[in-house]
Amino acid sequence: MLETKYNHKSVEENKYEKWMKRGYFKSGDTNKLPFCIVIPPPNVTGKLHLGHAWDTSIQDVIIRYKRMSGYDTLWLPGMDHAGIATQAKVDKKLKSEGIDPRSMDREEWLKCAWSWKEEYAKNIHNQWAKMGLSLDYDKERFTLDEGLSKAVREVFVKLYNEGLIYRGERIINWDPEAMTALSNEEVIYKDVKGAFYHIKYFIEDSTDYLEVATTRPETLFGDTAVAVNPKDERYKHLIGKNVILPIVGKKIPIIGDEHADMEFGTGIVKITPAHDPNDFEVGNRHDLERVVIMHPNGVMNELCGKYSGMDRFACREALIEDLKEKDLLIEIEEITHNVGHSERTDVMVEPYLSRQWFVKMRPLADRVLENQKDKDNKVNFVPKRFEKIMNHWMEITYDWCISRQLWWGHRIPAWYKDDEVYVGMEAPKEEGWVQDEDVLDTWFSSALWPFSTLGWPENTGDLKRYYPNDVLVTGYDIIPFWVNRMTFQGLHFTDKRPFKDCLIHGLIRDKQGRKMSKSLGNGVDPMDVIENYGADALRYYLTTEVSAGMDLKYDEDKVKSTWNFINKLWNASRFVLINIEDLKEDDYSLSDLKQEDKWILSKMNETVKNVRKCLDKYEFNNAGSYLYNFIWSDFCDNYIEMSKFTSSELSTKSTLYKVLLNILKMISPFMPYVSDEIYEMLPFKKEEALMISEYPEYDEKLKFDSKVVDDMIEFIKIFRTFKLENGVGKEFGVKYNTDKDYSLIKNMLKLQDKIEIKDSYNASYEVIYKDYSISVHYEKNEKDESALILKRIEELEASIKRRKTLLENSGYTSKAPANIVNAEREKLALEEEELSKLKK
RNA sequence: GGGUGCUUAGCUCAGUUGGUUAGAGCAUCUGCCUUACAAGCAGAGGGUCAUAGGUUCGAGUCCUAUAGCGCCCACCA
Repeated sequence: MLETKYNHKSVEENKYEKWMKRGYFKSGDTNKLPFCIVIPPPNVTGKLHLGHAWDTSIQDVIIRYKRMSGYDTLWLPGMDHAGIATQAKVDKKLKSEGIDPRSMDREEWLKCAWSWKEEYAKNIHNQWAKMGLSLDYDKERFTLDEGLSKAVREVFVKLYNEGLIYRGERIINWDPEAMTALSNEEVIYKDVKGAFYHIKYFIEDSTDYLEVATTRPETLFGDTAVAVNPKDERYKHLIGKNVILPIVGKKIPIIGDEHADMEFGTGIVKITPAHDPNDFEVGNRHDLERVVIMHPNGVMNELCGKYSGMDRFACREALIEDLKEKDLLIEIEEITHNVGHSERTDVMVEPYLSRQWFVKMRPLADRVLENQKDKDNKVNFVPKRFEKIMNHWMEITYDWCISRQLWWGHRIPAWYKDDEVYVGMEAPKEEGWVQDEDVLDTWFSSALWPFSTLGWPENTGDLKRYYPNDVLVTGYDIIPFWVNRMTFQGLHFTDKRPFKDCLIHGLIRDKQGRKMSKSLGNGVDPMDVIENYGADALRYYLTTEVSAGMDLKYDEDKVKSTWNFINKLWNASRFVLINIEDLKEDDYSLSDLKQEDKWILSKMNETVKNVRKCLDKYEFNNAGSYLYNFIWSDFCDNYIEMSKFTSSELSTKSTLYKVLLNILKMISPFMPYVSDEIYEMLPFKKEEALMISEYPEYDEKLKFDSKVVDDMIEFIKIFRTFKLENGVGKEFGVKYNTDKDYSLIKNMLKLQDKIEIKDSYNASYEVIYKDYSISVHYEKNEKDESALILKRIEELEASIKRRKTLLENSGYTSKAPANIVNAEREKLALEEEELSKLKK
């Protein structure tokens, strides 16, 4: 028999291994319709956090629900090599061991990275197991495995041949710490304190100067012009003349270009084509030289005179001092401005001229925009509003810088020999070709995840069967990095959307609403939560706490109350199991039912319908409240209490069995462990295991008219309130005022059949609800009972007046739906009846 | 600057296509150890649904504007 308290540890122990061994997570039953989700592959950089726990819990609920609804479900696991993030971690580890990672041989370093990957993959597997995720490990993939690498090369080569991948010199976002290029998405803009340095640029052969304001004075070594707006009356006569570059002493031209905003600052801009994207464009228009003045690590190069060898920020300070000394500095205007930082290393990104590989985005993005107009083939975002985020990105997107100066990743399949470039699946046969040293952006391979994991470019059985995926579940913060890119790559390479639905959830925050982060130290380890409350509690809490797309403020008290809910279910199950211990399968029958049996079965049937409806719409929070209310209020508070009086009857036992069974099934996707544990203790079962049993369906045969029981429950509630509020003690007398069947009410209220009315009872009150009425006679010392009746009469009169006014409104009666008007009339009639009884 | 979300009970959140007396959990108060559960049971109190207009017989829900908080994107010499 079950323990009196739910013990999550003993319940969850060993179950996962059992399920795995029995192969319940495996896909491939071709007699069923396929349903597929690919997991957003976690980075092999560390432990899974609460956000992962949330994301995967949602997916597991969906997968388990679909599995129980008769689908051949494939939930494909996998992990991401996470290029820059992992490389940074591996480097850090090597440095802590006193090894300089850059002094290592590439192959040697990669060995370390792979052993790192193995270690962290193992951690992640353990965490997935603790969470109870029903992943099909036979299909597990890794972004750097052989098949996926082949898919990556295939995509690169095809896009190259189609002219959609090119190599070129552009200003890119450079991370001087990781010493690699970044895409725009990997740059986080943050407000930082900085300054506008107003510097004198003397006009050639003149004592006049132009006041140039810049936030990055150290880039002046790369200045090749100064621009003014050609319409600017203040300066347009100077166009064509030269200025003397301060410190350097070099002559550079004054040019006219629209880029100079007359309204902004002094209206004069220094032009540094190799270190600013806008200046690069200006440089192109005016055929200016591009002067790179920094090494890849952010140190000034040999073109910077005495400043060469200084870090970019040290150079800034030294330069400002020198400018001051030479009276070339007009002022330092302190400002707060938005500066790009590397997502991974958090250092200030340097706009930097460099030769990189790019994906030409316009045609690919246009295809997505076109496809989203096609109702039957678009990616359906849930909630809908997130589609706008993708569409907007597609509208404004620019070319994607995909090469990274890293070792950990897919090596770019391009080879060079003198000025020739070869792009192909394999290295050219002849001698002398050297492969590109760089690797691809980690998102380049993740973009292919929905189909590369299923065997693409081969037209495999899995690809035919499980693609497009049915739903993708991820946070809104990942839309630009991943969802968008999967969508254009999917359309381009498979002519299909990668997934039909895209379910978006929010971010996990702490109780105060702050993002969880390492620096704040407010992170919560899901494994600790599981230790304290169990995976079922964590899963149910995470999936039912908020509606789709909303952020979630993690609150341990709520996990605790979820634990209480499970404990409630546990004890209700104990009660049922004790009572149906001797129920034989042959005696089980729902044919000879009492009114309360019919009532709970109807409630259950409605709950099945509502829960299914919610799950089909991904409204897990609503599904959760239907389940919670049904289990706690209808089943525990009412039906179980009622069943205590008829516990020996077969109809009661059968109903208890049926309801518990369906509760277990309905809650199983949310709480796979505890539901399985209880299911295994049923005296008989028709199915091998709960998690592969059939999810309940709405059953016409279980639809009964059970309003009578609803009325009785309402009456019981009113009666209890009356007693408590009016100090009716244990001693009181009652009279039943109609010939209705009061047995259930009497049982629930613990009333005797006949209760003597003693002379000492100086007060009486008639408790009325619909057809039920009982007059209570009791002893009361202080207050006069008439006050109570008067209060109720007042309430009724007010309500009746309101209803009458409403029903007299012809606009209402003619335009409101008939059922609503009728309900109003019925309520009015009831209240009038009660009022007349009370007035007697 | 463009977009978007939120504002509902002390706290955290629900609230389907508008339906008239707005729900839940936690917290609070009252009474109970009633043999499934005191991590429980039976009750109660608590909301002018951010503000101002509008549409409608009827608005938490739809429209317009405003405010506060947040996020995304763009710009930022």
